[in-house]
Amino acid sequence: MDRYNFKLIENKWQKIWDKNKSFKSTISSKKKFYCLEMFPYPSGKIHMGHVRNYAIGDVLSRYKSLEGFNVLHPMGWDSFGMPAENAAKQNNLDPKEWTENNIKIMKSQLKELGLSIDWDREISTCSPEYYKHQQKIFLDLYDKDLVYRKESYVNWDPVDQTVLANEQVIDGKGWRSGATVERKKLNQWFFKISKFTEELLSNLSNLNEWPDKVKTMQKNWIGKSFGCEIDFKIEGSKEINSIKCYTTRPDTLFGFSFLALSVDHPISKYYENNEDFEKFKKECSKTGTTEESIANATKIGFKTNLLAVNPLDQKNKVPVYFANFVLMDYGFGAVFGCPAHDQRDFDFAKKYNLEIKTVVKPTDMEDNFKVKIEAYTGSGILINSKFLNGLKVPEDSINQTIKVLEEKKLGKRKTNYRLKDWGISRQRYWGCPIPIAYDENNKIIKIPENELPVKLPDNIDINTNGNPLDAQEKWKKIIIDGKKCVRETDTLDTFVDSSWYYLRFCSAKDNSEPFNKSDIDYWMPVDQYIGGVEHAILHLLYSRFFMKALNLNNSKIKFTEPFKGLFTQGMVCHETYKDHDNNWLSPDEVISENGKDFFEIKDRNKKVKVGPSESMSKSKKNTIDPQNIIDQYGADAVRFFILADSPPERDVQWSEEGMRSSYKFIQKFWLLNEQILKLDKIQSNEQSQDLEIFTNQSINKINQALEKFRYNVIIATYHEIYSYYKKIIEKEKNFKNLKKNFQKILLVMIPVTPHLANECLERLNYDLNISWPGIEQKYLQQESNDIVIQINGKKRGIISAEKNLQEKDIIEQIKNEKLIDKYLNDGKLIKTIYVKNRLINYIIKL
RNA sequence: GGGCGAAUGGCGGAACUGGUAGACGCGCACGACUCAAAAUCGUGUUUCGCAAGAAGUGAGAGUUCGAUUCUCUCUUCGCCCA
Repeated sequence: MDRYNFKLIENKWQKIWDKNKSFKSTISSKKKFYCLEMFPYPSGKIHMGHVRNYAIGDVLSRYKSLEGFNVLHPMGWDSFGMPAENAAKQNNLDPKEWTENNIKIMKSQLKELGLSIDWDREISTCSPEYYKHQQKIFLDLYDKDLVYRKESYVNWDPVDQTVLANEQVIDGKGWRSGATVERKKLNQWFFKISKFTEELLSNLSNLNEWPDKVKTMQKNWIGKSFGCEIDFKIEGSKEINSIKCYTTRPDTLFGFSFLALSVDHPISKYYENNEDFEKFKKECSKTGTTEESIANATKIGFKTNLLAVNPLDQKNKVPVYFANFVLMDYGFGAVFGCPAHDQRDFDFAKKYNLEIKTVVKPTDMEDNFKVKIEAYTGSGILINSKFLNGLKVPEDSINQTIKVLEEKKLGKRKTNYRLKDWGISRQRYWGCPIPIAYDENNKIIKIPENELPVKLPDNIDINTNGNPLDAQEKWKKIIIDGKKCVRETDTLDTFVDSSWYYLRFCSAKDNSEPFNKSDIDYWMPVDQYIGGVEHAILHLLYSRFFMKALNLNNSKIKFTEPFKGLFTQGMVCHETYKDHDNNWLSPDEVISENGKDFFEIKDRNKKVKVGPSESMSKSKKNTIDPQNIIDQYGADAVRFFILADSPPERDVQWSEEGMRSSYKFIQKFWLLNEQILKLDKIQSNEQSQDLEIFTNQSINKINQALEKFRYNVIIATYHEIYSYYKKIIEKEKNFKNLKKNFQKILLVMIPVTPHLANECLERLNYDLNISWPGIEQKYLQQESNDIVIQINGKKRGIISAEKNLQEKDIIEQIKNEKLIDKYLNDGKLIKTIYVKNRLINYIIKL
């Protein structure tokens, strides 16, 4: 018999879907389902992570569509960004050509996977067709006072010559270049994300279909804290009377032993001529601006001649320092130091020999408790704090202290957030131009709407230092209202591109506006968003911000949360290999005969060191190219395998054996279909009740697994189905209801293996609608059950009993079969516990 | 240091709201076909034990007639934040 020729058949169905526009979505009266996977960056070829992400989304889309929903399942390209610019630099190419070429390759690869995508809605963020709308949105937000420009310190990557967001700084180094990050002052554009902080936080509780993990991460990121701002009187200077501080621990005020200021604090201007201070300031600039780098940096300070007065104890006057661990953008750039109860303050005090006054003791310690080796930050009781002594920390102490400070007009209660405004300026070429210019007085001028889009200049020299757009003198010049102006040369952070693309998909071809009301009224919000957990904070938070920003003063938009459901899938992992010189080896450079010892293929005497399985990455060379796998095994087999081995939210191990077994399954299943086709030609009137029960229960299992993203369980059920039908075939017995039931099975296989399932259905000359099969409830209830017999909770036997029997009937049956006599002989029966249709438990006292 | 999560055979993993632990797959073993091998098919596969049986879901306690599932303590690993 012929083998299943996946190449021919997959190609055949892909052409049919293309030609019929099978996945084209238009607004209708049907209920909609918007399924969106995070769109890819066009880096060259698809990788296994994409395969997994899009396989998961495709299963859902196809399932929902068969269920009768009007499904929107679009795809696009997150096509601005540094890799294109870097690749262009290295190979002397045009970023646009490089990007477009990659898109072409990756699009054909995605099509080869047989994804049910509406390609008519394809978008690419680097195309002016997309970014012209983004520029409109930018100006719209500018008009709403949600965009502003300010001079601020940024993380500066000296190698990439660009500004980095905090999260792009890892261990004080640039995420891409690895260079040590510096601090630099620049004029930057910002989105006023802080305007929605409270909403972003409180709305999290409405997102019922989001993983708690992601919600917790966002909550921590927003970092709401309750505290107090306090005015400290300053002595020793004519100009400076007081300094304002923010603190979450006002209750430790009696442990006050120094005041620390950011080097950027306004009063630093009085030290500008001080050489030592300038030196110190320079030293500080070596520390990055992330909380992490500050925590890890050695604490250093610059002592001023000022003294700060403790507002609760006028006699307590302490030195004022500039210190490298205080940032201007937290609080007011000033913190009061309480070494005994804050580790950073403790380190600082130790270094400069400052007093360490214990004011909190653990509940179980004596009143003479003293902090010695490290700060005590736990709960307890206030001590050495005069009228505050005895208060419970932190429940009563903080509130009580704030109350006292407020009464004495020395401070006031304040809520603080960790979340800062979003810096969106990038000194890069390959990004969306900011539609702004400056006149001769450096005044901000909006680019008029009829001048949009501000297109990136073509064919430029990209090998300049810093921002290539800066060197485009001709492009920079523009005349607005007869006035000579100069264009903004910063481009937008690519996170801006991805913050609203889900809206654009709804109106992908609308030339006049970013999205239109009737489209988003129907399609939005996204019902299921699927992607990697690495975007848990930034991309998802920024998208949520965008929705709220667009919604502000805009009656056109009826909702403020873009993603109703969120699913974060795990990564694809593979073992890592190294040769004896510790160079990484890729899986196709190594071979193993017994599965334990690995050798280099080019020299089989050389043993290979096998490392732990880690997420696939080019740097570790442990990647498997999906293209090779598709060529060798076909799209259905790859989809099947990538879903088979682990639940989608967990990491999955790539396994060659597993992949082959999936391929075998496709082949076996095809043969099964052929045999059923043959059998179907034999006339028969014999019905099989068991077949109905099995089929209905299997579909029921699959339904439940689909709703909960337990896609690995679906695959297991497919295997069970195969074995069951295989046994029927072996008996060469046709049942009248065989074909009807098998067709239902094929329908529920469409989401995972669409080519195979459609081909089998066609071969069987199907007589059902292509839609999700219903379940006949009567087959889900069996007539008899296995009832477990327990003695004192331990399983001792099992009987088959009629459904829904009463306890006394079960006991009668057990008695007749003398199943527990020997246990009863050894002890006294106290009582029985009966769980209908499940078990009976005899409690016996020995 | 803080937060969250996880831990089940040789491996990946099943187990509905507490009710037959180990579905399904991989691997392995044996068998069939074959001169032989590959492929394919069949049988078996938690551990100890010849067996009857006993033990068993990271460790220890607790709640319960009954715990992989609930509570507490601990260990290890992962992720996020610091």
